[in-house]
Amino acid sequence: MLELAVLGLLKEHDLHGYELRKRLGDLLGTGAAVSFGSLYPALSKLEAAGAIRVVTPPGNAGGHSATMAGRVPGRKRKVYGITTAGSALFQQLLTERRSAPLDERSFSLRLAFASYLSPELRLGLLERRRTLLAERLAELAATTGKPRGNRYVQLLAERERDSLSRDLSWLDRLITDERAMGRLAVHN
Amino acid sequence: MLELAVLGLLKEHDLHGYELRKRLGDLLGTGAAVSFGSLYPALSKLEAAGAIRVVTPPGNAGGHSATMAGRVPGRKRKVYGITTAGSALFQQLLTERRSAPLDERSFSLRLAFASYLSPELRLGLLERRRTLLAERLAELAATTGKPRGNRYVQLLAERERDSLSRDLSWLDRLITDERAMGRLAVHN
DNA sequence: GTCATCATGTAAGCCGTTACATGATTGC
DNA sequence: GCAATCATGTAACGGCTTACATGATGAC
Repeated sequence: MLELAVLGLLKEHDLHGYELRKRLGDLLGTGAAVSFGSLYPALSKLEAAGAIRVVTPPGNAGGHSATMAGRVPGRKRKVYGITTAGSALFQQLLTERRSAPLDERSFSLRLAFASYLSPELRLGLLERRRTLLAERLAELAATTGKPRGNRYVQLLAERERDSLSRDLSWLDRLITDERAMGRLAVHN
Repeated sequence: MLELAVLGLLKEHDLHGYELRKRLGDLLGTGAAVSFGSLYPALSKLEAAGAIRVVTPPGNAGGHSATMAGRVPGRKRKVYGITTAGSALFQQLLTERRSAPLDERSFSLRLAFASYLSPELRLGLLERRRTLLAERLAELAATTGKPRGNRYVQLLAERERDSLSRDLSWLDRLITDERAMGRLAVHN
């Protein structure tokens, strides 16, 4: 999870840990920032595995001149870049349907990087998620027959039903779009 | 989390582990069933703490005559019941605003047991959740200004925005209802 | 008699967290 | 000079999962 996210972000820019954390924050939905206690060890591990490497020397690699104006620290920050092996690992982690349970987090993360997937795999991702949600909705509908315990449990069940329906529609729209783009590509 | 859920379910019925797992499944949203590998140790721990106890002797305590018709196993199943100490622990865990981060799971679980809360605490729970979501939405809106990376990240951000707005409305409705019920109670 | 399901449990491990420790840089 | 923020890291622990091991019961 974390590794996939890190590799994905490093594919766009070279970044140091502290900055990576921020990006992870708004990539995985606001408020879901990972802690340094998991980020730094993960970076060490990826570096040891040869998936990323320190590219500190080149100076202010990921610089955003707006806020960090004249900043040329060069020494304490460890700016990481992705290696060829890292790109391969990224593809593997992204594709890997072994981690298919496709919970919300996992799905969102993969979709965020969907541009790195082939149209087929991308469509597959959306369809598997669709199937999962459809199953849940069916289960929920089955359970809804018998009146559940208290008022609040019922409210929660209703809310989940609505939420699932909406997500299904959303996915259907995305799937339609993907198919349309596929056809366009073929016709060009 | 798990302990709170177990205690809450045992407040309604005496249950054995296997059955508890099923109930947990549709309490925490379908598909989110906990594993036995975490459930049984949790039960042992709660028993050791005196929060629950085995009430096996009375026989088929939580029985559902429909499917389990003439079943009188009596021996291998360990049916648990909640103790007075357990009820106290339940209240403590449920109230405890220390675990306030109020993520989706935590909030849903607490709301499911909201009937065990005083009207004030119940309202507090809803309002804290509301505040959290409102903050996230504000953050998201701030970030949405600058055009984000790729198409899919944008789609995800849009979806989250919609989802947050809907949840906010839902919470607002619940909050209004709670207040209305509070006034009614006062007037009666 | 054998297979699916019910039922309980242990061991190892994953993936993250909080809390702690350290120190450089910048703004005032 | 001092506080806030930037920046990196370690240690301990939490809560859950998977995989493994065992065995009873009921259906066919």
